[in-house]
Amino acid sequence: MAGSGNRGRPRDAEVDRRILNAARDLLLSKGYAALSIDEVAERAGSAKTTLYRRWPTKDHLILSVIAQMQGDVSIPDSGDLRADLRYYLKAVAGGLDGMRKAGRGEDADDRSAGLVGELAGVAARHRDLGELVRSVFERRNAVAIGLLTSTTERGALRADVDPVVLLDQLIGPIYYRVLVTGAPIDTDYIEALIDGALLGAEPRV
Amino acid sequence: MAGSGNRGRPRDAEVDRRILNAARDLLLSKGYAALSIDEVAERAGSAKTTLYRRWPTKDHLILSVIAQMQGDVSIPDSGDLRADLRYYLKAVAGGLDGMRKAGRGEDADDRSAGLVGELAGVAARHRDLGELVRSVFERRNAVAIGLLTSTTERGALRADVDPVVLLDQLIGPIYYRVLVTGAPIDTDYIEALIDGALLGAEPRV
DNA sequence: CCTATTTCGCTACGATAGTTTCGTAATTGA
DNA sequence: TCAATTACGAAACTATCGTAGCGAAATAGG
Repeated sequence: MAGSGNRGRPRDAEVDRRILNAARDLLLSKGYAALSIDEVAERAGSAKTTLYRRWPTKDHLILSVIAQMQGDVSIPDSGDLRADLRYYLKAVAGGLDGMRKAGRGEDADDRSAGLVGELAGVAARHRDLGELVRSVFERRNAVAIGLLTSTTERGALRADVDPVVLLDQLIGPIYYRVLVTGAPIDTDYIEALIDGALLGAEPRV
Repeated sequence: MAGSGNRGRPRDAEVDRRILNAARDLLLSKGYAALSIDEVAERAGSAKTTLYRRWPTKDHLILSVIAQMQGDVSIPDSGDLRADLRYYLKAVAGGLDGMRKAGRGEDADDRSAGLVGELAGVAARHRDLGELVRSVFERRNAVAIGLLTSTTERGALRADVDPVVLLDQLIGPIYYRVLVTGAPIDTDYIEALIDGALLGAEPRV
């Protein structure tokens, strides 16, 4: 009703793109703390004002970038649960590892939590951003949980095993290593995780 | 050799105590981001310089406080693995939950990662602090791994199960919930974690 | 074509907070 | 007592987030 909401000069979508790209580049090369809004604006060739018209705070901008980086991980449903999980966990680990390596120039293989850790900090500071982070990861995991549930219904997993807990025991250790211990996450580790989680979950023959 | 290291005006140990106490109080009531060095100094009745002579940066001070808060978790070795694990996991979860509730005034039961998340951020920003955080948690877990190893040697756990992976699947989900999903961690959950991890790890009868 | 409306870039500003400089006080060894 | 050395406190410095005020540009509607 009333006022047409679309009057005046429209926003330039190209500007959004430039800002997000600039922020992403700086985020990957310097990390969160060392990234300044001024620098982002300069690199994007726009004014800080333009930036603040879109995102209310630095944290919001950064989270926007990260959400874009994380994207969606599709998960196959081939019937081979182990293979599907292997694929999914590798995708998750790969995404986190990319963020772990970012944020500190060339020393890529250190054990720093890098961006992931800073993201945890961001989420801890703003309630709304924490919600957003959670929604991203929950949406992602929902697919995996669906897979586990249907596998259970097929009888390939014991009915008394909670799919949520099962997935936690697959995903949790990956985040734990990235965020806390810094231990490496390789193919063998993922295999061991799957074994450990499924051995007790599969019906005894 | 040479210069006696103890010349000049000695540091006032009382000042250290006052600073740490002030920082702890503020940290618990306002969280990391909202805590300012000025405020810490004022509350401690000292100058900021005095503070910076002891800790090179705000992050270092904060981590010092947190390390002091975390303390050590002793783990019993009663022979009943499940009971011992239950005790240990509850202690870990309790410690994290205390930190999760801290740092945001009265709204204690939200799903924010609170201090734990900020701790992850701190560890991500400074290489040396990351090392320190890791050493704290590794020292802690070493006892638990020892327990699992001796249990394996006793034959109560299958020999082909890696104690490190097993512990990751017990501890990881707890950190994951605190830091990422914000899901609650109650007694039932801990029980489910233990079941999920041990069911496949115990020898088939 | 004209006006209202909104965005854009620019410059400057206020505010907050981490970090450093500098002069002074306390302490030890000779 | 004197010199060297270290700790201390006050104030200054600096960086950065976020805002405000401007004129110009772009668009929709009449």
